[in-house]
Amino acid sequence: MEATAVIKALGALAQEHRLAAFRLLVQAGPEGLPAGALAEALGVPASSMSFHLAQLAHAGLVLQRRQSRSIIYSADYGAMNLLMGYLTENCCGGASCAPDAACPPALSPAKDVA
Amino acid sequence: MEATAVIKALGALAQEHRLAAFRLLVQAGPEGLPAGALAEALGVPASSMSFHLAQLAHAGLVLQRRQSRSIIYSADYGAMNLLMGYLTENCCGGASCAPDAACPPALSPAKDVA
DNA sequence: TTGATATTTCCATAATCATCGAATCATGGA
DNA sequence: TCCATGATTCGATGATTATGGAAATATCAA
Repeated sequence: MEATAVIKALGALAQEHRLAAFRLLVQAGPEGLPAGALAEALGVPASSMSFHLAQLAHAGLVLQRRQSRSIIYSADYGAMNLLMGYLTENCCGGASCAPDAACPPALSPAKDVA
Repeated sequence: MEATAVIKALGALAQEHRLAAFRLLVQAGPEGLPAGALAEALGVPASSMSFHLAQLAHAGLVLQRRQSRSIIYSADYGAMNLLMGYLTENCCGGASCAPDAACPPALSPAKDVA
């Protein structure tokens, strides 16, 4: 995952309604939730919710599929995985920031990079 | 770590120069780097760099200390740890997003580190 | 075709963010 | 004290982002 994509993903999550929506989608699992349900759950007008979901989709964090009249959004776990990988590698000095810092040998402060 | 702090941290990292600066600071280790060195490394005017460093500091991601005429910035690994913990717990459906899901089962602690 | 439902697109507005030169502040040495 | 250095604050400007009502688009059912 390159820096540009990471910035887009971080920016997508750095907003109250979008972070909340994404959390709901993660909880909902692969089944996902329709846009309307998210809008209602968050108390946000439909047009605003649509705007935010578009941001998340454009950042590649969510997937969308139509099911009858609804459009179902679901979290893209793979993308989140890549994001976490980037952060762990580039923003955590190797592996020390993972919630379970007990597993990898922890390479101490990195020393070479771009 | 609560949602508001997470949003602030994500927003702080969601910008080209700030993400680059934070990466450099992570690489630099606890010693950190002076503001001027970061500005030069990134090819950004001092006043702009100062603006971005203030954002990172306000988000709690970096620490600053004065050393003679220089102000040394360093990554706050604890804060990054908390952020990663939040994302793992709330945005990864449990622990499946960790880059190395192969090691331990990931207990999901990371509740008080700072 | 008509009507109801689910969402998105369009648009205007308000708010926040990024940029960078100039001015200012803090520190240390002569 | 005076000057040079390293950094921040100020202020103006342009760009991006968030908001939400109204209109448009899709889908389905009668």
